[in-house]
Amino acid sequence: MRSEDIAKLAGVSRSTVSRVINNYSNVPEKTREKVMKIVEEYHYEPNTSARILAGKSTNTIGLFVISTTEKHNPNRIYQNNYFAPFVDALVDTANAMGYYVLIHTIYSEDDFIKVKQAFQQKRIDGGIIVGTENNMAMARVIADLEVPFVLIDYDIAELLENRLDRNNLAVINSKDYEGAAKAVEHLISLGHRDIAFISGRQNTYSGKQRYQAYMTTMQDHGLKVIEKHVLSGDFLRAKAEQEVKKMLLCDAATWPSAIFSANDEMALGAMDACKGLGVLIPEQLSLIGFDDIPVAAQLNPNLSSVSLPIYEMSQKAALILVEMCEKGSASFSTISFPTQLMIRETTRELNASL
Amino acid sequence: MRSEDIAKLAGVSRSTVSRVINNYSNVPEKTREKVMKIVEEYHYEPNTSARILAGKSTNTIGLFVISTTEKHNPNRIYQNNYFAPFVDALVDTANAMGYYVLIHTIYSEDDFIKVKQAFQQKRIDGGIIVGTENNMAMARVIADLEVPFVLIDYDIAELLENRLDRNNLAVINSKDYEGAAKAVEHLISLGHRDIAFISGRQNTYSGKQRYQAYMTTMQDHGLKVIEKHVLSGDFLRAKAEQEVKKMLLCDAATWPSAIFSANDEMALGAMDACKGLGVLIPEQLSLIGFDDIPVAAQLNPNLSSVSLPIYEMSQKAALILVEMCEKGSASFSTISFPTQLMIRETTRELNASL
DNA sequence: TTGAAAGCGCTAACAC
DNA sequence: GTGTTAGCGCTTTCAA
Repeated sequence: MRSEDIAKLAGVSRSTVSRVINNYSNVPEKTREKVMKIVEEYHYEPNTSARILAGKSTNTIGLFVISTTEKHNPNRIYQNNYFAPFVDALVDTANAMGYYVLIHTIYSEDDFIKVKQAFQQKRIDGGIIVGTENNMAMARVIADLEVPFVLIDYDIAELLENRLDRNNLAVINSKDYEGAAKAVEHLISLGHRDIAFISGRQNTYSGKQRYQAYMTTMQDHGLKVIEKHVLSGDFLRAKAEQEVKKMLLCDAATWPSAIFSANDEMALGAMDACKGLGVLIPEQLSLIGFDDIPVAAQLNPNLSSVSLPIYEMSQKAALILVEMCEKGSASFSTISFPTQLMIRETTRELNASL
Repeated sequence: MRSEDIAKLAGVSRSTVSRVINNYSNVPEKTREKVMKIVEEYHYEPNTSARILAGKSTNTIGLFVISTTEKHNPNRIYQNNYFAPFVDALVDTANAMGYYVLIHTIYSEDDFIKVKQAFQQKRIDGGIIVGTENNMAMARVIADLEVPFVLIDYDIAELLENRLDRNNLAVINSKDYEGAAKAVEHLISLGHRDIAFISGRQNTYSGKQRYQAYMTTMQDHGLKVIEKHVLSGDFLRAKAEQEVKKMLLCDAATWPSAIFSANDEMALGAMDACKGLGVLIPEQLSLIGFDDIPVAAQLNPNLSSVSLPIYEMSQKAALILVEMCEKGSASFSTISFPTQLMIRETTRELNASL
């Protein structure tokens, strides 16, 4: 069924059918009804390719999940607790606005060409980049495309430095610095002074922010950061377990009284290490993570953490993107979502009576 | 940059460019190189819409997530432990074969038209349905489309009954019956005779299979199913907690010695109920779930469960679908993946000395 | 208010 | 081997 068939059946021309389909104002109600009746009767659906070729938009947005380090990880990005709710809200919000979502995973710099291709092939109107790297080279490629794009978890300052505050670009972040500072301050308020830190990957924006927040907050409160208590992690469980174990194998007198882990995954690793060595949480060691993954509230003891409004962030990403696609609102914008401290059972007052 | 521009620069015609792009055999190596040089130099990408309009396939598959009951659930499908790894493997596998994935959520029967539209609008070559309902009406609509489609977790017998074993259709299941039987038999082998069951939604294939497996296995072993010990659940945590609590509020002498829960989510609810009433697992009550969600192995005590090869199922779905799209291999096929019993800490021998 | 006709960029049958 | 040309189905100027 083509528009021409509909036209014939309705006794009008293809142009009129097109006008009706596209809700043009200059077609009388009577003609519109006549055409719509046939359209509905035959369940006519215009051919998307033909429409796009004739200059219409695709009504499709691309979601590109950058995951250059995780291809061979057991801890795949789709299974991680950031991506699942993210895609949920994104697809939902986009669908509700009449948009389709094209999803693609990027595992290497070479794969990155897929983003460009999706545009050049006219498959999508705009795109969203969510991933773990704060990669300025990629951002530049995106910016040079000069199409609507939303960047998630990118360093705004660095973007500005590189003059990438281009139109059609939006950045959506969470306030990781603030969240991490709250976590450290929570520990300090409980009387902890020797607080260890398990860092995340430093090539990510959130990894850096959480690290800096830890360092600065400690300093601001006049607390000494003990070099051996700053453990180098990679956001994954296994390495964190090793590092914590190594630290706890030293003389117990040198142990920190609390650990702030840059994410929950690594906090689980810390718990593994403690369990293995018979160290009690929170009796001997307080522990707080970041991300507030669903497991956090289900563990025994429940893990204290900092939660991120991922769902809202993703929803906002879809909204902003569609707006940019439709209105061509050509301004650079950024938005940073607040975090929330979730105090549970793994953090307690230093030397609390048992 | 259009094919015509490339043609001019390379000193050939548009047809030749097209032949090179589409890897036709009847173009000499020399010409091919000449054209490719220009193509690469200018990063030329053919316009997808034009190609599709001219009769090429879209190289895109649709993933439709049916979720008619879960729109307002806190336990959204994208966050559930079935969907996340499913989309992971699917996108990965499809991308690796050069396919894009268009994703759409269907929240109601009305939304279902989106599946049809995606095809009629020529957005996708084939589709995959994953969801929670074993809905024959939907299956019929799909079958009538006569395009490549993969159905996940559908009742093959019912499909056959309805003569929906059409070409271009494939069904991918897990052996839920077998898995559930293994779970019940495991409890029986531990000496349990009064085994309670928390059922899942009966409008799902897996819900039904797990229920039937429980009933039949009990019967096969000459064990009596006590009506009050067959709890009616909905696959969600809250209701399961209520039901288990209600059961445990009766005289302790009437308690079952073990519970088989149709999924882990509800097993968590059962654990909540026990915790609330001070009932010890596994000392007083053995418990086994289904799905082997990641949390299962992280709880204290670790939850025994039955694991499903979701990743492999999804991978297979992508492979079969692409094969159907490309080869037009027009046969009805089904494949059922085996399950695996994961014995952990929540199941123990009846009256084991403590 | 409506229709005719010229594209949009590509593929493929046909002719050379 | 390679070029010419006629579509694919739609939108949108332009004219009437």
